[in-house]
Amino acid sequence: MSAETITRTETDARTRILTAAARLFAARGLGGVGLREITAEAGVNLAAVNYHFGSKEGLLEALFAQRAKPICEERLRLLALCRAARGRPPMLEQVLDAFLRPAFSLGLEAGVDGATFGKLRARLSVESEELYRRILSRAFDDSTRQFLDAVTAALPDLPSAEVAWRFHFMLGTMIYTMANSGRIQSVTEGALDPSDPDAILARLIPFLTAGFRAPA
Amino acid sequence: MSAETITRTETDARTRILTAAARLFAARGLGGVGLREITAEAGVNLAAVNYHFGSKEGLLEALFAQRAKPICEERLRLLALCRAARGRPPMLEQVLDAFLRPAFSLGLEAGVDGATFGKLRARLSVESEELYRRILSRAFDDSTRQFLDAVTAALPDLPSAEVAWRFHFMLGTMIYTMANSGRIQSVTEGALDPSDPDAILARLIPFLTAGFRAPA
DNA sequence: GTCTATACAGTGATAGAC
DNA sequence: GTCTATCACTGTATAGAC
Repeated sequence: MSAETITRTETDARTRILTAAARLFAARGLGGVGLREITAEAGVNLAAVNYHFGSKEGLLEALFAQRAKPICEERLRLLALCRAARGRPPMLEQVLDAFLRPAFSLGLEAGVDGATFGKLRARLSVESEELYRRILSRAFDDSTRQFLDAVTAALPDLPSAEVAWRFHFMLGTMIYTMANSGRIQSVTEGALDPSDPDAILARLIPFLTAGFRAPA
Repeated sequence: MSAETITRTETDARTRILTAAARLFAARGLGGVGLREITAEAGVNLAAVNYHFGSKEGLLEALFAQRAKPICEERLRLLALCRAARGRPPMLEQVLDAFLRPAFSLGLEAGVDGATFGKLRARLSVESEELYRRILSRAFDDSTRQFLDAVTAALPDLPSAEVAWRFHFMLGTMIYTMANSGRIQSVTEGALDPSDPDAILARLIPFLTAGFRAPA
């Protein structure tokens, strides 16, 4: 009932709130930005957030669902390509690339670049509170589970529990790199610059494939 | 000027605040707990936190410095053992174990177990705000840099920039596992239980050593 | 239905009395 | 040193205008 009657010249309040929230959350974190600032930037009344999204966390959930969608779709598209052109390079490399590449390169529509969304995603990923787990699960579990299956299939000799552990370790490298906390720059005194997706993947894929193929 | 005159029968306010904050922060996160609850549990006045620690974040910094100390000390003790008994098992395995084991098993004094402190540490580790970076740097950089050097020495054929990247990836696996967000349980429907330090290390070390030894 | 103004209970921080 | 009182601010809820 909302798709028919729209012949808008400007974006509606809901979209403007989402855009402003994406920029501000990503830039300064969840706690670092208040609703008054978001609504001011979006040009709406303070109460509009609670009207449209129920709560600040409801807004976060909507934002996440929106941003995760293109990432998951691109993942599945690349996974289908893996299955079509199997063999060379080895399947494991192809599958890991299909999983990781969209996470590092996508998410940049509506004026918020992928890196800042990655930071937001990383923050949620280390949270154990039930609400945040649910948001991440809804957004990514389907896609993630398909890739866990694909990796398991690519490593037929490895016990599936072992594959799951290593997949978990891979998620850690991905999340921590997306977080781009600046910690590795601090330790290495600025030698690394984790911002170019291609450069990251060129380092990460060989590391991970070797780890996945380690003897159990 | 504070170490001389103490002949206390009870712990002082500062310590009681730290203990209460450690428990509550770890259990419910930074934003999830207010100063009024901390001070109530510690049996002190609300203003005592700002008097003793300057701010809520000052309290966090003090808490972190206190907890990080035994971890770093144990790390360096184990690193010294590596150098004494070199050769078997291979140096890389020894060094990684020395780095990771204290992070997973220690931190449990003063009534807060290591796992909950690990969660708190993980949350800070993906934060890019300057303040949190500083807290982590002060607490861990010295120790971390020594281990980066030790790993570099154990991999003489690998360019040092490559070692730094892989070290960064290792930090990701460590932080994400410490966070224990429950995400891998969600994807695998509960097959994994990342709580026993020995079990984690038995999975993690082979994965990481294979990754570190991958051809550049 | 959508939006606004306003009020409310909570937070961390702080000045100043004791 | 410690405490009280208060400040500016937060997210949320609601009554009512269009």
